[in-house]
Amino acid sequence: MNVHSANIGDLVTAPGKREEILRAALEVIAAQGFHGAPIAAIAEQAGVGAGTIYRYFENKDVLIRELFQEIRQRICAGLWEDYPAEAELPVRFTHLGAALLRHLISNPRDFQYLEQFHNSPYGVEFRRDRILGKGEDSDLCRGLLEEGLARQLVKELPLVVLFALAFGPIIAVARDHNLGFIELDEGLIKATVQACWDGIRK
Amino acid sequence: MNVHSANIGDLVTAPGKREEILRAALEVIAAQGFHGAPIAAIAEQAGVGAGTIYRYFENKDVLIRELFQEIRQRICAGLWEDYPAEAELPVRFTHLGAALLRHLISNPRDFQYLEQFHNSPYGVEFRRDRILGKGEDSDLCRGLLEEGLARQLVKELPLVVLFALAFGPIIAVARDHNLGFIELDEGLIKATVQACWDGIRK
DNA sequence: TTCGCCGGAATGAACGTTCATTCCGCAAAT
DNA sequence: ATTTGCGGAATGAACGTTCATTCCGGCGAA
Repeated sequence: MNVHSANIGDLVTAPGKREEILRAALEVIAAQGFHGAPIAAIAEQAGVGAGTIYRYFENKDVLIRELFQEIRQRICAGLWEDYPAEAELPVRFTHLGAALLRHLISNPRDFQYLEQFHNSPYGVEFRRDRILGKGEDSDLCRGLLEEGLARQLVKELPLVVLFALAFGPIIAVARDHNLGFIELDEGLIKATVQACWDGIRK
Repeated sequence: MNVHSANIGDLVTAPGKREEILRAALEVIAAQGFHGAPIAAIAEQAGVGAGTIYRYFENKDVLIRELFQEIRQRICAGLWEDYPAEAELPVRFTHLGAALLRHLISNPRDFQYLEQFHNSPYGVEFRRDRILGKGEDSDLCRGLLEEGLARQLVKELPLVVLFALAFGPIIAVARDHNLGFIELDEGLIKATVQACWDGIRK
């Protein structure tokens, strides 16, 4: 939808170069942070010339923002897998939390990128988003907590506080796992998410 | 203890210039982030020439790291105020959590600086620290959790996970407060910290 | 041959840092 | 009391580096 949408010339000469650049940017930024990811480094990782990147992205900001959106999509998509829509609320909550945590630790690059993005000038405008963004799928999380409030299953606290109690620890343990402080196995994941539920339930 | 210690001439011409520079750096970095805090901006905020900063700090890295340590000290000091060393463990835990949360929201610059520092090249070497650093006062927090483990008062989970459950939400709500998503009053602070305890207690 | 994408050298802006110079306040000299 | 000289802190223009972005010669496809 950008400079060049989908004309035949592109399809012939640039099959997946755009994706390759995004992949390279993710790799470099996750590993080195924004400070260590000049265009030249991303270009090299992608195996293209520096100038080529500007054929696919208007500028670096756009590249970085589009990468964010893509990761966001990826995570949100995963949350719906095997979602037990008909189960009891605590079951749905722990399923969601565990799915999120599992994704964060099995896709460390995604997680590291999100962390970088959040604390950077780029992320300022997205501050209002939760870990998954305010739109779309965070409705899934919010809906869950609102239902818990309405049905008096969770503590009577502002939604924002419930969010912090429910997902703050998940982000924190994901970070610890990423940094090698701990190896989260399925048992620890389940226990952690359960403890989060203990924190918010009435 | 630096270039010029405490001779009479200094006391006349440079009373608290070093502190003024630190204060200015905190202000600019907390407001604009590291990206928006070139030496020139810090110098202007401090009301000194750019070169002057290098009379007090070897380079920008040192300035930024010393500021971090100072903030760290400031927070740690506050945790011991009115600490009920003899009370029951849950009481001590909630006192500590509330004191931490109170400081983070009433010193937004400190908090914003810590967040900036943590996700930046400067913070990389401090990654192993908890919010308060690994040494000194984080022993207070760790000791509390270890005691809880030994006395079977908290869930049998790795210390790292307990840390995440206990302090993850506190950081998260502090951030929300900072961004204006919520106004934390004393009641909400107490309720939040209590919920954290509910998350880790057996 | 022609067309247009590709690469990477070129460009200019922004930054941290340095250094020659200025400025200030004290004290010795008168 | 006034003047003069001096030490060293303060200054900010200048430098070298790094980076995002641009530009153009070359080369492969048709």
